[in-house]
Amino acid sequence: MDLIDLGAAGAKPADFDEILDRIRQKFGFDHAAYAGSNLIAGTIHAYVTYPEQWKQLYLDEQLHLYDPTLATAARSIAPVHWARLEKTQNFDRVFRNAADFGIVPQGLTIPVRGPYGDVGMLSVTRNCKTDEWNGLIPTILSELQSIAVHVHDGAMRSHTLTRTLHAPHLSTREIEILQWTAAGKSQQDVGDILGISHRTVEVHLRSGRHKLYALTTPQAVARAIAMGMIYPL
Amino acid sequence: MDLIDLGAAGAKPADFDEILDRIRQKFGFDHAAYAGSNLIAGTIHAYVTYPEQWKQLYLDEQLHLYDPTLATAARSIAPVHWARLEKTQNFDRVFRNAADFGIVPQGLTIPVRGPYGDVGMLSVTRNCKTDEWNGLIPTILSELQSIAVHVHDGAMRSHTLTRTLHAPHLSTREIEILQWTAAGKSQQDVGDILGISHRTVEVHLRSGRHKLYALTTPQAVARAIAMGMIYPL
DNA sequence: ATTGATATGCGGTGAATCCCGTATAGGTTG
DNA sequence: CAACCTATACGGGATTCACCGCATATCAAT
Repeated sequence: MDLIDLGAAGAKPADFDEILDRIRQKFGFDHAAYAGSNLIAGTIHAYVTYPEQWKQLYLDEQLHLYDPTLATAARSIAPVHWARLEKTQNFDRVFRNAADFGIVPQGLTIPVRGPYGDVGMLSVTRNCKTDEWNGLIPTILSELQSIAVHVHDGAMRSHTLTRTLHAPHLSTREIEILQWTAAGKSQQDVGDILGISHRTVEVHLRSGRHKLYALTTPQAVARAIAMGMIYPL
Repeated sequence: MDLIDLGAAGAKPADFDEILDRIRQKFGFDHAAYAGSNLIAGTIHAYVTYPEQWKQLYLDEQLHLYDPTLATAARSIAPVHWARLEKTQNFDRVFRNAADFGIVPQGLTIPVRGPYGDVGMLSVTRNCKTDEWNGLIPTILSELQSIAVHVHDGAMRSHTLTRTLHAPHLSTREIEILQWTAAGKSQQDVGDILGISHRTVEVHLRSGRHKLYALTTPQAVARAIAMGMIYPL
């Protein structure tokens, strides 16, 4: 089984378009799309194989705000089968427009989430008989899930690599104390846990704030999470 | 390809133990483990096929705080191959203890994240020749990825079925104030910016902490970032 | 029409945090 | 070997935060 290697450093937008096209050709989909949000970089990025006119209409009408495939996947852990979407007004609004381009409500959206609130969604669709679709999906779902993870990983890496190079260095004590702070412990609590004075805890927090160019401890926690030094608990 | 259906409503802990055992037997792993955190319910749950004595030692020594497989996967989108873990003091601490139980640093941890800051990690390990391990993993990685998603989905459902599932709803004011707080502003600063008293700012912060089940403001900031409500600045 | 919940606003007080200092030990560099 | 830097440790006092109250307005349910 030939997995598409997407984790390579330095992947560019052209690469993503190529990756999606290869997904489309390999599995026989009409279209494939990847939409991702990067909170750290403050960007939303999308790569699609849809026709240019549909893309334009989608943007002009801001259909991403109503797209039930994205909204439902945003609240799901598992892949979302479009057949299970509720037939709401938003559903009609998006798919009535899409029908003009031969895009049918038969598809799949796979959400993937990163550690800093970033989300990527890989969508695929194909206009074919229901039996054929239902026969195809179970045989490739696992591979699509894996591909979705790697597409998102690649998209995030292409943004965060340059930021990581400038990450300030925090000592193990500073990181440890920031981690406990992010977990809801007071300075006294942290002192008790680590067997040091709460004063000492304060010194390390101050030092951490300084290194992260943060004015306050909550800001230091926010930045440490963004830089992958600690994680939310 | 026989996918294990884990999304069935009402899965119980015994079911998870059985699921992990089936994963172990199907793929020939020595052990399989699933550790998940549910920020909304404020719980951490784990199901493992490890020997009882190792489980006890792991808990007694609180090794989950030092486990590099969890820490690294917590910061990753893609699956984490244990071979790539840094040989730190924490690494030695965990795997030196684990060696007494025949558990080797040859494994894989797959992180899966849900829409409300919840994270699940599926770990598998096997004590065999490196060549054998490296030959096995690529052939089943996609399927494991899919299984991890479904295990986590099932774990979350088993909690949300008993509790009302909803992302904590924060008011626009609460989110706005948390955002400014994460940006390094003091309560007085935020009050000045929004034209309200710093007391009022404190009330919204307290309300936000309550809704996010956070003990402190830094913890609320951390969770709000994890849930995609605000972002680091 | 009443009740309850939520959103938004504010004050007094004590605890916690932060800023200003202090110290020793170990490692690196000239 | 001395100087400098980093890591790690602590105290006093001022400021900020958090907890305990209070209030009005709006909306939804009964």
